[in-house]
Amino acid sequence: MTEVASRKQDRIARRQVDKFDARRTELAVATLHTLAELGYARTSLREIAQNSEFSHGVLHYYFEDKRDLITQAVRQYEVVCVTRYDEVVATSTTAEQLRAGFVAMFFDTLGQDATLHRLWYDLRNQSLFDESFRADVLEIDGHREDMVWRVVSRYAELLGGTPAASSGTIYVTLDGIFQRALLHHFTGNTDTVAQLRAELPGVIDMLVTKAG
Amino acid sequence: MTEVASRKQDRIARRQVDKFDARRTELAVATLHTLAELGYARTSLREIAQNSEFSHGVLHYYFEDKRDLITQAVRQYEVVCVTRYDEVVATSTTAEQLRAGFVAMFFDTLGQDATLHRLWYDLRNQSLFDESFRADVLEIDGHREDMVWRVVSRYAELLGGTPAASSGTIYVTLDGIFQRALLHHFTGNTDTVAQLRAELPGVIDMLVTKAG
DNA sequence: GCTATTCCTTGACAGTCGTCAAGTTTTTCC
DNA sequence: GGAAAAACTTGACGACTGTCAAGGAATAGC
Repeated sequence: MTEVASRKQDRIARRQVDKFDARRTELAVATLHTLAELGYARTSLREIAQNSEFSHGVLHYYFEDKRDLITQAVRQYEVVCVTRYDEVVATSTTAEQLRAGFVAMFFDTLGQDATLHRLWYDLRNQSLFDESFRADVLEIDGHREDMVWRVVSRYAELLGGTPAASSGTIYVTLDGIFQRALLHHFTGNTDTVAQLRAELPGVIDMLVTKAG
Repeated sequence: MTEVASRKQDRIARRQVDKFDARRTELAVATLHTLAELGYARTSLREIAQNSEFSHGVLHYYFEDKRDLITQAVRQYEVVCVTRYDEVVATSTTAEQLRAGFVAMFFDTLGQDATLHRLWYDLRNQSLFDESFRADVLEIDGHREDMVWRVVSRYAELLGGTPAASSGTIYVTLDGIFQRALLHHFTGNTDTVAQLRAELPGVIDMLVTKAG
């Protein structure tokens, strides 16, 4: 094979792979939205296909099996969700501004992406029963923890203090508040959500030790 | 009908009802253990029946449908799990003793009843997708919050201080730590669990304001 | 424009699910 | 002990599941 022919074939192969991967992520996104709507327990391949523009058979052309498909969907979730607060951190110049921006974003995404968030918790729990999800879940959970840590440590820095607990403790606290707010959000208990919002700044302050 | 005959019939009816309810709870307990083993998504009525001494048809004799059965199983969970720390609270005479007793019990039940706990989180999440679970979940969650509050408020009292956050915030913090410990417990990451255990006393102290 | 490859649809498979009716076994009552 | 009621088993139903093979439609390469 000539060098030119070889290069051409590589280019073709690469384009095909790109196309293949593009369709894979497209279907993974459709899967993600179906899962977010129905939950892991009730999501079937035919339902996923109906939320895409393809038929159900195509899923086995692009994915090995259901587990493979859902795993890819979970990884899609990560892409969307793990840099959410970085802009607030980057643009805030005062502690008060950062805290307010975080709280606003926190409850914004709670309402905006509620179904996606409940899916995350669903899958994280699923990993307690199904080992094959665990590695991905732990990785995403770690990234979420890092994301929260970037906010709180920066807040402490702006305040001239230090975080009052470990990264893990701070993460589970804020994540716990988010979970609870999500539950009451779906219940339609808007005043409870509002109360959690009002309390959040105080909780953040509890999590950092001010300079003195 | 004579008064005697009436009373007799009442007694019979009551005995029958008691027997009926006894079998119902017996089957609900079997359901609970099956759910704890397989998770909500993978639990079928036939599997539940196989974990009891009856055939699958009997479930429709005692329960209206699957939802009714699982609801009863969830209520069984509550009976088991919501007074766990009360003895520690009652018998502790010093803050240090209470805190140590709580931490010990916390990680005891984490290992002992791990499958039951993962089921609780599974069902709580399920209620984000299925409205019919939500009322029971909220009730149980409230009782768990109360249980934690009894511990922390008593701890603050023994310490001569006051809780540093609302009942809800304190609950989600400790519950979040529990969830995370559970995840790492099932992953077999024993050193992470040990680290969470080592940090827990400090977190509890963070949640109360000492007298000064 | 023809061929070969890729992409996608259709329909079927074996299995499982919740539900329920019919029938059998056990218990209750006189 | 025999009749009535309760408790339980069995087997079947329609619907749904993940998977996959066969074939049609679209595209790429010459």
